[in-house]
Amino acid sequence: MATIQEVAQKAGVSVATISRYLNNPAIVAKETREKVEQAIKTLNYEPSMLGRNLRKSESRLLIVLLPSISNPFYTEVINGIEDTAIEKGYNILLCQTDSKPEREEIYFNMMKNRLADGIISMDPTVDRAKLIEIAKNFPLVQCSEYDEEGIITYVTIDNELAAYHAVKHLIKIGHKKIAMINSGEKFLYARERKQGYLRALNESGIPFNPDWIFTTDNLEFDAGRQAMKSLLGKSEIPTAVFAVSDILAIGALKEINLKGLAVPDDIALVGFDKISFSNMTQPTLTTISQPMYQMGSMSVHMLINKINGKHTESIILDHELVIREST
Amino acid sequence: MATIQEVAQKAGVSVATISRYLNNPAIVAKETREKVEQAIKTLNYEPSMLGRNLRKSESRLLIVLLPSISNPFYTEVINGIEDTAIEKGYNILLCQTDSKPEREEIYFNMMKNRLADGIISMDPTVDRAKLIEIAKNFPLVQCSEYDEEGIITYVTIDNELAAYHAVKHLIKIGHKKIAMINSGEKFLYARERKQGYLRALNESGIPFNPDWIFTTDNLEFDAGRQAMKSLLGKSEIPTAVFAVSDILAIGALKEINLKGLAVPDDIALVGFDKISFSNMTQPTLTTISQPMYQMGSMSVHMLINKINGKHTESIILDHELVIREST
DNA sequence: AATACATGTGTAATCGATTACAAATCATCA
DNA sequence: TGATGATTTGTAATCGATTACACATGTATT
Repeated sequence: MATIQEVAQKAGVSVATISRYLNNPAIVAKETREKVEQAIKTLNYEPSMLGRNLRKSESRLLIVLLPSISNPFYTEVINGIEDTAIEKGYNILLCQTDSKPEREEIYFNMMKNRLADGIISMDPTVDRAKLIEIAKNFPLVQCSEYDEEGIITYVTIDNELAAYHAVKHLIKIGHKKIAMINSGEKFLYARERKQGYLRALNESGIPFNPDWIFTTDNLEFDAGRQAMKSLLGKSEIPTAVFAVSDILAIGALKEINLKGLAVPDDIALVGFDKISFSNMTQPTLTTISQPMYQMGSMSVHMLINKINGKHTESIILDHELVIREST
Repeated sequence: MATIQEVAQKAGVSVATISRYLNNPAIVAKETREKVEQAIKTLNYEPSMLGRNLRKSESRLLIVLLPSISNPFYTEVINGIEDTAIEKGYNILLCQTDSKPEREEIYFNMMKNRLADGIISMDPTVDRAKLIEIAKNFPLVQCSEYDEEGIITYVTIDNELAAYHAVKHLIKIGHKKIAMINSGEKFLYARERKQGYLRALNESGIPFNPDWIFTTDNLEFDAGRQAMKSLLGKSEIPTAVFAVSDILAIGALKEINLKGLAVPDDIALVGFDKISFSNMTQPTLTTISQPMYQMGSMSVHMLINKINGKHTESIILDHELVIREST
C-alpha cells in the first residue's frame, strides 16, 4: 500500500501538495495536478483514514445503540440513519446491547476512546443516569425514546396521542370491551400509551376494567401469546385488543386462532409500529405507523449538528393509524 | 480529554511507561504502576484509538456486507458474528448494499482506506469479479454464499442436500405433486437447491413437471404470493410446495389462505432458513434450519486468521430439517 | 570482587496524514 | 522599473499512541 510520501516522491512534489490535491484539487496548479494524478494512478494509492483521522481527531463513525437488530421496528429506522449518515460522509456502527449493561459499556468506551464521533441511542433499557452522564460530555441523541427531564436531545412521536387514536378507532367501529397488552411500565412509552388508552375510554364514558390490561415482561412473540391466553381466560372476554407492538399483536393473533376464534369477527386487534410482517399475517394487522425512516434521518442530522457544536432542539413527529383487516 | 503525554507528566514518568502500563501492566514496577494508576484516575484518561490504530496500522473493524438488514435470516448470523468479533477485540460495521453497486463501492473503499481490517460478505448479488479482485489483496471471507471456483474462502451449508432432504420429507408423507418456488437461477444456491429438488423426485421415480417450478425475481413476501397464485392457476394443482426461503413460503401461505384452502390439509408447505417468524405463522412452518449463529461465528474466526496471515480452509456446515405444522 | 543477567525506565523514531507559515514565482499597474 | 498582491509550493510541526534501543540498577554466580 502506497503512502502519501511515496506519491509525493513519484510526482516530484511535496506531501503537502498531495494532501492539498486530495482535499481540494482546485487549489493546485493544473500542471502539478496532472503529475499528481499520474503518480496516484500508477502507485494505486488510496489515502489512509487512520492518518487522517488521527490528525483531524475524528473517526467519522456514529454509534447506533439498539436492544436488538432482530426487532423489525428498528430496521426501517436504521435505513434512515444509514442513508443520511452516508450522505454526510459518516458511517454507522450498529451496536446491539441485548439490554446488557456490559455491552453498553463497550460501546460507551468506544466513544470515549474516540473511535466514534457520536451516539444515537434507541435502547429503552439503557441506564438513564449513565446516558445523561455521557450526553454531558459527548454528542448524543435519543431516537424513538426520550428522557422525561428533557436533558437529552431526542426525536420521537407522541405516544399518548397515538395510543389514543388506536383506541378511538376501536371505539368508533363499535367496541366497548377493549383490552390492552402493554409492556412493562418501566418504559416511558408504555406509561404514555396507557395514558392514551385510558383517555380514549374515559372520553367515551367506557369504564376502565383493570382485568383487561395485561403487562408483559418482554416484547417477544411468546409474550403476546401468553398475554392473550390470560385475557381469554377472564370471566368476561374483551372484543377488541390494543397491543403496544406488532409482535405482541401477532402473538395474540396466534393464540386467538388456536382457540378457534376469528379476527376481526370475534376479536378485533390493533398493533403498533407497522413492521413489514404486520402485512403478512392472516388477517393483515391494523397498526400505528411511526415515521421510522424520517426518525432515523432526523436523528443523524441532529447528531451531526451536535458534533459540530451547534445547538439542536428535540422533535416530535407525526404518527398515522393504518386500518387493515384485523379491525 | 487527556493525552498520554499529560498522564506521563502527572505521574512523573515517560510516555513509554504509560504505554507499557496500558498494554501490559505487569512489566512496570509496582511502585511506578501505582503512580500511573493514580495519574490516569485523576485525569480521567482514556487512550485514543486513533493514535493506536495509526501506529499499529489496524482499525479492529470488520465490514459485514449484506443485501439488507431487514431479512431476518441475517440477524442470527449477525449475532454469531458480533459475539465472536467482540470476544476477539474487533467491532463490526454492518453494511447494507441494497444490491446497489455504488454502495458496495463505498464499503470496498473503506477497506482500501484501512478503515476496516477485513470483510465478511453475505451478499449474493455482489459483483463476482470485483469480489475476487478484493479477495486477492485484502482479507475476505464469504458467509452463506460461495464462489464456485473456490478462490475465496467461505462457510456455507450443502444447499443441494438440504433441498433434497426437504423434498424427501414431502415425498415420505405421501406427496407426489410437489412444486418448487425458487429464486432466480443467477444465484448459485438457487441452482443447487433445484438440483436437490430434482434428485429427490428422480430417486422416487416421480416425473418432473416444469409447470410446477416457479422462479421469482426477488425474495420478498409479495413474490411468494405471486408465485403461489401462479401455481394455483395451473391445470393440475400441486399438493405440496417447497419454497427456497421462509418469506416466500409465508407469502405462499397467505395466498393459499386467501383462496380458502388449508395448510397442510390441501397443500403442504416447506420453507427454508428457520427465521423467527416461521414459528409465528398459522400454521407454523416446516423449514430447513441453517446453523446461522455458527456460520457467523466461524466466518469471524476464519477472517481473523486471514488478517493474521494464516491459511484457512473453507467449511460446509450441517443443516437440519425442522418439521412443524405446515406438513 | 568481577562478571553475567534480569528488570525497569527513558529517548526518540515512527505510523500517514493535515496545515500554519514562509518563500518563491508571476502578473499587474502606477 | 519597482512595488503590490495573488497564486502556488515547500518546510516542518503536529495529532496520540507504540516500540526498538540504550542505559541504569539490582541480584546471582563463581
